[in-house]
Amino acid sequence: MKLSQRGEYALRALLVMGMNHGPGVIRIKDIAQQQNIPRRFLEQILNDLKSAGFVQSKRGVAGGYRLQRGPDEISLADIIRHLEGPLAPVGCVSVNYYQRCSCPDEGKCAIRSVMQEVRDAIVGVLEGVSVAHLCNRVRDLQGPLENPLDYVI
Amino acid sequence: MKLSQRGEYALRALLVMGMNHGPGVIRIKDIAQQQNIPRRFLEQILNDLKSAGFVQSKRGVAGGYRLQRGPDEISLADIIRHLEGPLAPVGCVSVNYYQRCSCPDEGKCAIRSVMQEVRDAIVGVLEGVSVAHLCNRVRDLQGPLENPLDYVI
DNA sequence: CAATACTTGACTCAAACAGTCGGGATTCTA
DNA sequence: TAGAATCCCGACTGTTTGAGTCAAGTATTG
Repeated sequence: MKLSQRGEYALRALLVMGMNHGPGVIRIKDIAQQQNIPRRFLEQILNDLKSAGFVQSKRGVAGGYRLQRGPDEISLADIIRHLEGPLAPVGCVSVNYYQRCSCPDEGKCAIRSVMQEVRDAIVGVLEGVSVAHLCNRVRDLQGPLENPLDYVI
Repeated sequence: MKLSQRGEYALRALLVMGMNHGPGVIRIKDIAQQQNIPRRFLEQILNDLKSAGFVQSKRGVAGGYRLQRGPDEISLADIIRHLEGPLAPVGCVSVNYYQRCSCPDEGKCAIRSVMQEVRDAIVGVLEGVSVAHLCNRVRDLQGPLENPLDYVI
């Protein structure tokens, strides 16, 4: 699994929304400025996250984005799977994006068996971390601040 | 970490050499045929593995390749690092290919701390598996065969 | 209505991937 | 010592992916 720039931006944006989770929305512009993400590019990304059901949007003057589900209901595994495709290093051990490889018998392929372990290791970490967990880590790492927007992500 | 076609071919080739490890060499052509790898492409790959010190070659009529070190001295982590670059999902948690990212304080970055765990999980598996281990897995998975060349990889 | 924000689709530019190819250098064997 | 087998090396090509950019459109609010 390799996290692209796009993927990193997405995580950062979701984390900002997680830290400010509530009934209100946050503008793209603010996220972009705070996180130093090209605005146009971020638009594209959030749009994608929207059609995938991770966030919802409100148009018009007081518009913006917010998480669709609660921060504790979104795992990093889900997010990254959507953004980057398979978490597994090779298609033939991917559960969600399985692709048969050329070896004659997958059950007897030693390379595959190692890659299986790698996949399980990656998934093990990423399934266990939600956006809410991430937010907690931010707070743990940075101590409590007055303004939630001051959290560095 | 994502394994490219090139990387998979390399692992398969090394595994063939591991299974047939001894004083003699194996021809590119044989590996290519047995493993269904485009010969010219494999040449390129083995050349690369040679200059990286994983294999050695012999030219001329009875020429070919063999592992330079013992199969137990080559870990998958080393091989993949050479072929694919960082094992870590992001540069800022890579030990061997570290690259600073744009966040203001790495020590306080929650995303980074998760990616750190992912990296450790991946490296943990891959550092622990050598070519020799892979060979043992092949034998375990397939039972003992008469002709070592019959092992499916 | 005007200003503000999100929406959509197309577009560019560079790098990475997966090979392919031609010819050169060595080594063995007859 | 010629010739066949084998590795060696650099250049080339076509496709895909990544990272943005841009223009014009639609909805919302004051």
